[in-house]
Amino acid sequence: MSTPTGTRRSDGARTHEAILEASARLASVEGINGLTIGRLAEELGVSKSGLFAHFGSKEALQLETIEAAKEIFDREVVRPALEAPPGLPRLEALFEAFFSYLERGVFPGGCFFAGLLADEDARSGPVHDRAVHLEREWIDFMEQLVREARELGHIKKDDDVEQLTFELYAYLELANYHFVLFRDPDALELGRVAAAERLSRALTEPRRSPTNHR
Amino acid sequence: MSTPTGTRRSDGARTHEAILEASARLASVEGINGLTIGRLAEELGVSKSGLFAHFGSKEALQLETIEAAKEIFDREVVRPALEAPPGLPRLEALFEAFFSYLERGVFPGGCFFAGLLADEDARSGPVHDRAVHLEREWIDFMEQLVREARELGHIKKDDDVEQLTFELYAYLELANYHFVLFRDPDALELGRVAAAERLSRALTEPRRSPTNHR
DNA sequence: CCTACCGATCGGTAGG
DNA sequence: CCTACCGATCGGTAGG
Repeated sequence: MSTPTGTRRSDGARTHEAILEASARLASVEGINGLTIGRLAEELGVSKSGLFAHFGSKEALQLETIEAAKEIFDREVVRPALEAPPGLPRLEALFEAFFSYLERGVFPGGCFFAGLLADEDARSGPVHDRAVHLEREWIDFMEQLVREARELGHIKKDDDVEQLTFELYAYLELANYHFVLFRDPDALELGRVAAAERLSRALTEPRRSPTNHR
Repeated sequence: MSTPTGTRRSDGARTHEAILEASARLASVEGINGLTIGRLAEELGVSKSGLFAHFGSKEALQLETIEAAKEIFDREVVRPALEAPPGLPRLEALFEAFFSYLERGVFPGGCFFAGLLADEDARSGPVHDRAVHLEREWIDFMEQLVREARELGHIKKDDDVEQLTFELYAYLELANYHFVLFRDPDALELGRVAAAERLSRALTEPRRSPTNHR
């Protein structure tokens, strides 16, 4: 009946985290601004003020929700990619982890950060600023993987890293929006094919199945 | 002092339209759901109920705002493209009109429909349904231009039309989000280069400046 | 964590 | 088009 000493997180911390995961799921559908304390409290079956006491302000809830979503994204997309060997395999693992994360509906509203990008792009304030910072980090991360693939001789040096990364990222992003909007896995397939073909065009050596197009 | 007979639209109709244009601009920043009648009334310097009387419900305001935004988009992006000759020139004109529309800040929050896509993708109801329909129409329109370019022998037949269109559209979309988020025209340049290179790769004949990459 | 409440704002209505 | 108002919900507070 006593709390096991092996328990690292207190009940309070676990509750806090559970709230934030629910908040991130809700925000992926309603948007980080459509998120309200009342609606979240209702979803969790707690009182509004009880929930509010965890955060102190709506803005703090929004910012903490973003960090919780980042933890989930890292766990579901970034870390699986980092388990693959550097270079081309890691890049391919990143894309596959991303599409899998969409397919599995980790967030019911699709990629949390695609939603955040669109919700906050034209606004200003701390939430916008955080969105800018995280988007920059994500682009830098992808560019680093592309650069590694290039330095390992997996992909050619005549593609500009920033440009190639932009194009690959664009496929992920549009695949996400269309997958959610149309509720149709075909959108993911378009994204997968686009990324695979763009990468295959950048390879130094053609693959065992050396199709360039289609 | 009398109303000139040459005036096609009544004052009421012009007012209604002016309201909707302000609404579309506001919604491009706040989102179609972040849009409120009170905020819009304040912006226009009219009473909330006076404004409300024009629409009858918030949902009607949202739906009318979307149609008004479509008029603007058609005027700024679609019609300029249709003035170019069919095939490759028209496709290039469409992209340039789109980037120009972003650069000129026609909507202060970037492309109205990119925002609508992300705001409504995970929701349900009449506004979502309208967003689905318009997105489908826009994709079909771009696919038709690609198909024309192909039938006129401007681009190769070994690229799948749906796939090629998806890739081109993806560049426009990510360029928009990054242009607005980072407030940086470099994002537009990445989009322009991506689209130009992707198109040039699909050409049946290489161009006067036959660079494949960079 | 709760009940009970605050002023502000929401979408919407009545009456003119 | 306006003033004046409705109940519901917003973010947030007091007090326990």
